[in-house]
Amino acid sequence: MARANEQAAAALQEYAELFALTGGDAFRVRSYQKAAKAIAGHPEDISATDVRAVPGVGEAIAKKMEEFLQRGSFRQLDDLRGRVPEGVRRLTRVPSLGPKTAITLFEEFGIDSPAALGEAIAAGRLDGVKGLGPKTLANLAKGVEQLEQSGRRVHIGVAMALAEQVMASLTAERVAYAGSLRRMKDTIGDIDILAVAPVSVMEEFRAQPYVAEVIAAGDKKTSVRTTSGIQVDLRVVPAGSWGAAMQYFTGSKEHNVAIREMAVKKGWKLSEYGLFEGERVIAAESEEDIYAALGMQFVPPPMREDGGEVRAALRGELPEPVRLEDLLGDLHTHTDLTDGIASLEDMVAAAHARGYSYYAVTDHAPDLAMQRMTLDKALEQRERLAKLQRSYPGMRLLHGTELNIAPDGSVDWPADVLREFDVCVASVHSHFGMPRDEMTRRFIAACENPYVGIIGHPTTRKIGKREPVDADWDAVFRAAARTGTAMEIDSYPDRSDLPADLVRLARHHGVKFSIDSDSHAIPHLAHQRFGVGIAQRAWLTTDDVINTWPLERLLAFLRP
DNA sequence: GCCGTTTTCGGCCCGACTGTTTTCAGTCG
Repeated sequence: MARANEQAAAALQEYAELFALTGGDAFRVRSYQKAAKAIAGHPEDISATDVRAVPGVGEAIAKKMEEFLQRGSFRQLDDLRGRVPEGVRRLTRVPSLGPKTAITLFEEFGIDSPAALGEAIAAGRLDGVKGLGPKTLANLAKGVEQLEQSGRRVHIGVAMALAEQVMASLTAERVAYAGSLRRMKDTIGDIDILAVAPVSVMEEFRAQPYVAEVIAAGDKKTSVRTTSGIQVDLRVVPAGSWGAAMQYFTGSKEHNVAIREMAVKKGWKLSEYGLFEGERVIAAESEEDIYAALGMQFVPPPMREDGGEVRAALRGELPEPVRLEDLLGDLHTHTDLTDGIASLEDMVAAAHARGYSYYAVTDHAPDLAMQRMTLDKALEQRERLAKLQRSYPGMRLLHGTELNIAPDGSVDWPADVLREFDVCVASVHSHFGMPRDEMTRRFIAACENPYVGIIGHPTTRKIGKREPVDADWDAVFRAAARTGTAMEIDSYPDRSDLPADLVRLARHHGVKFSIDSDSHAIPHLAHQRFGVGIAQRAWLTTDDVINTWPLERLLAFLRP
C-alpha cells in the first residue's frame, strides 16, 4: 500500500473525528470516513495519480488531499486540531463513548482525557447528570480502565508500517527490524531497528519528519518518540556482528537467557557482538552460524519465546512452521457488494496476481442488516463469479459467504441455501457480552451446523478497542475438532484473531485452521503475512492449515 | 460532502441494543 495513501487517509479520518466532535453534520462525517477508507484501500498511489479517481472523493476532499500531499496537513484540519484538545479525541476511544458524549463532557465538565473522566466518575462529579445513569458511569469507568491497561502498545499493522517507513528513510548498508515486531507479536511496545551504517545515520534519523522528540542520542543507539507516539530505537552495529546483534535484539529475553546458559555450559560467552571462546570469535556474522555453533536448529523468530523451542531445537525436533509461500489461497474476503470497497472483478484480479490456486469471495449475509444483502444478490454474484472463472483457468474461484452467528447459534440461511456455497465462514458480529456458558453454546451450535466450515475471527476482539468475548474455549475447540470445523486466524492486524495462545490450545485439541485476510480492499490481501506470524508463534505446520492444502483436499474438508 | 436509469437537489447502509427514559438518544456493526 502506498504510504501517501495511508497518511492522507489517516489525516482525513482524523478530520472526520474532529468534525464529528465539533458537532459537524453526520452525513459529512460519513463522507469523510468513506473517502478515507477508499483512499487507504486504493491500489494506485494518490501522490502520483489524480485523487479524484478514488470513489467517494469529490472536489472538496480532493483539494484537502492535494494540500495534504503538498505540506502534510490541510487548513481545515489545522483549525479543528487547534479547537479540540488531543485528549478529547482519545475520549472517544473509550468503548460506548461517542462524539456526542465526548463533546458534552468537555464543554460542560472540562473533561479533556480518559484519565480525567475516570477521576470525575470516581469523585462523583458526574452523579445525577442527565443521560448518565449509574450503569453508564460504571461502564465508562470500566472502559477507561481497559484503555489505560492497553497502554501505549499498538497492533502489529501500525508498528510494521512505521518500521518500514523508518527503514526506507535511512541510508544504510544494511537495515532490519528486530524485537517483538520480528517475533510477530500481535501488539508492539517499541520498535528496534538495527543498521550497518556510518555514524552519520543517527543525525539523518533524528532529522526525519516522523520524529516528535529525541529521547536519547548516542553513536551506537538513538531513541526517539515518533509523531504517532511510538518509540523507535536505532542501533548501529558492526557488520561483522550483524547476526549476533539480530539474535540478541530479537529476543525474547527469556529465549536469550536459555541460549546464553547453553553457551556458558560450553565455556563460551554469547553477547550482542558474537559467540566467543575467550577472545576467539566462534560465530557472529549470521544468526544461522550462531545457532549451528550451539548445536541446535535455527529457531524462526516467532518461535523464540522460551516455550520449549530450545529443547526441541537441540534435539532436532523443531517443526517446520507454515510459511507465507505455503498459502495457496484466501478463504475470507469481501467486495463492494457488502462492505468492501473494491469490485468483485478487481479483487479477483488482485488475488490472481498473488499467484493463488484458489480464492473465496465471502460477502456478508442478510442478518447483518446494514449490509443490505439478499439471496438474490448472492445468487447474482455467484453467476458473475462463474463467468469470471473462465478468465482464470489456473485459479479456482470459490463462492462463499460470511454468515452471522445469532445468539442462539443459528445462521442467516437454511440448509438448502447453505449447501450451494463452496465456503461458509460463520462469525459473531453482535451480542458480545453474553455470559460464558451461553456464548460457549452459541459457538458449539455454529460448529455443529454441517455447512459451516470455518469460524471467522473467533474471539471478535479488536486490539485496543474491544475485549475478546468470554467462552469456554476448550469446549468450543473440542466441538470444532469433532465436527471438522476450522478456526480462522483472521490476519487483519487489529483483529489478529485467534491470538497465538488460543491457536496453540486449539491445535492441542486437533483443530485445523484457515489463515485469511478478511480483506475489504485490495491492499488488505497482503495482511496474510501477519496471520502467518500468529501461526508460526503457535508452531503450526502446513498440515494444520487448510488453505495450504491442494484444492481437492480443501473441498473435501469443507464439504459436510 | 458525495452522488445521480431518483440527474444538479434531496437523499444519504438499517436495525438493534443499552440505559435512560415515559418516548428517546447515543452507540455500534
